[in-house]
Amino acid sequence: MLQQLCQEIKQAVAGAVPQTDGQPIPDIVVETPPSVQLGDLALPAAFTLAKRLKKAPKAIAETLAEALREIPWIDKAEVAGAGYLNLKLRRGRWLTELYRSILGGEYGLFPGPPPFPGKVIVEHTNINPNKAAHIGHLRNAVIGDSFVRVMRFLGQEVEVQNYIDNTGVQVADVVVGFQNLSAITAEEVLERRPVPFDYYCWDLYARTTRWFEENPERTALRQQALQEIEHGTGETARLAELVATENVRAHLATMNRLGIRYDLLPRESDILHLHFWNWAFRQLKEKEAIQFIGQGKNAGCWIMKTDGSGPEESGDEKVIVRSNGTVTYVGKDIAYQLWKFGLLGMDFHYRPFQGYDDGKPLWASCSEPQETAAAPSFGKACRVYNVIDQRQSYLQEIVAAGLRALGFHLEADNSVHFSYEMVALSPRCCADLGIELKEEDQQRSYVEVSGRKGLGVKADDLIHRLEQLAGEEVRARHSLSGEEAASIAHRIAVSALRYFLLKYTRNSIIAFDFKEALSFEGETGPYLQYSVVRANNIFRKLEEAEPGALEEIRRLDGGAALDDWLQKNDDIWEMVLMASRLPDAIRQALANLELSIPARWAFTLAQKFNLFYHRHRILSEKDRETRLFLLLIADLFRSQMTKALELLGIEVPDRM
RNA sequence: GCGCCUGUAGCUCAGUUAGGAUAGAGCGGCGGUUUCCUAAACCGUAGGCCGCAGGUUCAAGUCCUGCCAGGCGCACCA
Repeated sequence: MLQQLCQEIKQAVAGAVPQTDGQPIPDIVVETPPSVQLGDLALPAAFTLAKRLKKAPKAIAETLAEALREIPWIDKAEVAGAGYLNLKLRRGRWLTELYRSILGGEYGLFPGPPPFPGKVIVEHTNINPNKAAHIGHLRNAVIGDSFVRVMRFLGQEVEVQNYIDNTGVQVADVVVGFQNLSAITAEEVLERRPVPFDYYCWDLYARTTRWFEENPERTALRQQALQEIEHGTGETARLAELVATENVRAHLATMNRLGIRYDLLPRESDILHLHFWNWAFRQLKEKEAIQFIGQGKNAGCWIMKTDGSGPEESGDEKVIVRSNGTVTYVGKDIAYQLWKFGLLGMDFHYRPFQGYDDGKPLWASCSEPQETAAAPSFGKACRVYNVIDQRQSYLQEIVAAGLRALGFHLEADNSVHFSYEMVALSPRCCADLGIELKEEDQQRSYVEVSGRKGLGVKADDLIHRLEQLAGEEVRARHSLSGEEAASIAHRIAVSALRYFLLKYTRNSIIAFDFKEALSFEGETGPYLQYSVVRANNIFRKLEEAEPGALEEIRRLDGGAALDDWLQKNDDIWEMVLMASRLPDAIRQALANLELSIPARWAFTLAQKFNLFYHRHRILSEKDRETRLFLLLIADLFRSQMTKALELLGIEVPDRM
């Protein structure tokens, strides 16, 4: 709604400004005045135009005000200060329109075409399948999943991929660990379950890393394992397949606890076995995007220039094919990226990997044609978002440069690195975990998580602690069956965790701290949930006492009385206006790849509701009309907030 | 050395993309509010050379330049 109105405002301003020199009108900025008493929207446009029109800002603002009063949404247009133009909306009309839109399932969003004219692929999670997921992986997955929800809300077709690097060094290390260090076999771990499989691998990976460090010659075993894994046959390859698949299953279960799901698991082994790289390699050679180096430090390699220098000069260069003929990670990534856009000239085979409890299947790539049900069409996207942490920007740039070198400029532009900063551990968190820090690390404000060192907070452990803590709080407040209490505790835990990971802007490093992450008060997910639970409580009581009352509210036509009432209650109007901004928060989230925008918007709205709730005794309100209006506001709030929370992956429990 | 990011209240962070009115929030501190649709909440209060110095502008936390401090990246690892 607001976006629509801003369009109208801009048109009106453009129409009111005399076209003296034929130059385009500068962008009209619409902002929020410092206080609602001044107005609902503010335009500093007169300042910008003053110089061009050679007139005083105040006079220009007066002219603009005249034109803007013609817009039906606008009640008043007033000039304030040195030349601000403050707009006041027709409050009753705005509220009625928003409420109608919410009840119609549009939440103030004007229906329009999806942001992009085809399918969008979002790739996220991508955890090396050799150990349990940790807190850093959760940030990736939660950001990725919320982004998918936001895009789908805007009508975008989205395919969610979780890339499985099942033939890499990390899996090889755990395989070497099972073959040389583990007291029991992988099968025995799965049968006896001394600890979950991914937990066992977590420790084994750290042990293996230390074992390599004790005697670097042992890394020859890693090389040997890698070759056997890539080849895909024999006992080592079989063990690698088992390790990777079981870890993937563990990751999927962890993510499913948080409401995070995928459409497809593309596996690196299939990229190798189906020779994706050969197709990409041929194209890269044909179009001279890569060059063979005869001498120098990269002698015998195929490299890609990253600084535009010619083949003879030695500038910045990235090795794509090693002198032993094997392809690097970036090379494989270029092939994979080409496939995502349908540019590779070949496709995977597919098999159902598992089903979700809503009946939707999760597919995995495979190397052989399958006789099972036909898979949907994967890949062939018009735009691709790779959710990968900031440290990999350089490699993502190379992948895009690769597409460009092949002449796929449009696809390169549509290859988006959705980058974010890492989650690190605060020194206090390390102390909580019993991790001893080196002296140099104690001075720092955070310590990097390291799967290799086994240094980190495991995702399942954290979720478990959150559920325990939430369960205690729930049982202290209500007497409920164990099942019901657990279900509520679970929703609260997910909410606390997801909100904690979303509220920071993406290029802020999160120094993970148990005290903050386990908090349910203040700017937290449970605070947001609680605001909706309160609103829902009102309607539960209302329905008990007066069945059918809600329908009456939803049929209500407030008319002039509603407008008068809103004019007298600035604080309530402010909340309505804020509630109408959901679509704007969502659009900004997409434009800036910033989920903290809707997260913070929701928090601000919840604050306004809690204040409203505190000030007004809604059900005991004596005046019948006022009571109806208050109920209408509460209904509007809870609908909008529930939707916003859904987009952040947060469910509202029945009670808290 | 080159590239990118960060520096705002005691702590953790918004606000910088798109300059605009009195720089906000949470936590922590201090002082208050429950015969409830109400405490996972609400109110009040203290707390700020917005890293430093120049510049542009009617207007700078926001843009430009330089400096200081911290982080990340620049593998024939992924």
